[in-house]
Amino acid sequence: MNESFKALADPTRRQIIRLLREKDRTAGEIADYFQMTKPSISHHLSALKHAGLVQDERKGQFIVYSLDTTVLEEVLGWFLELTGTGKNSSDKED
Amino acid sequence: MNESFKALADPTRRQIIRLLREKDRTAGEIADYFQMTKPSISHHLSALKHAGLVQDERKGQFIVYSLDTTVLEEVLGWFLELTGTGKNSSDKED
DNA sequence: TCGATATTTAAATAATTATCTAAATGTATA
DNA sequence: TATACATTTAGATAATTATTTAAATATCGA
Repeated sequence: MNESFKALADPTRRQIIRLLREKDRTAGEIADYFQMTKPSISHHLSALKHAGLVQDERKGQFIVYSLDTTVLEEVLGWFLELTGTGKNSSDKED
Repeated sequence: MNESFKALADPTRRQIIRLLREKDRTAGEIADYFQMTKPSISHHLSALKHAGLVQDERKGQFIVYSLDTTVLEEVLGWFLELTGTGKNSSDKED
């Protein structure tokens, strides 16, 4: 889960997540939303993927990225537990 | 909110939050849970305070830290919005 | 007021992360 | 198969962050 928290600590990466929440997009489409170079965005996508927050799939020439909400929901659980909103507050790791 | 995400990206700081969730503690008590030097913990506490996640209050010789769940709930809202669990999904900043 | 205790601040260094340009890889198509 | 397009990987550098030791600040109690 540490990787997820670290991945979420960057505003560019959080924006990418929000973009992918709307719909799947190619690396190039994602890069167009930012003023950064494509390699930099590629690096951010790699961090998100490594954290398990997104998935990628090659489609011909393109690579399509999509959101994986599984880990996101784990992180959500961390907060719910903490804020007392959650059902169960038993101790977990991290 | 960026400061909050950055503050939460460190495992030591997340552990401090969990410790403060149980009860208020002095800087020294908190430091005792870690193998780091006190100045390092003081630095982490400063980051958490700067992010609005904790509050501190001097009590005589000691400084007592406590959790401020307000910002934590804002971050929680970010996740709820994203995972679709939340009531309203209108666009917000960040 | 002096000495002990609690904590932070300062200054230095090490480690990590972000970003860029240039080069490499993979795919499509003329 | 040569060329163009989409994307990543490599290598370099700059910026940020974490950590330490040493010094400073604040409070307590004799």
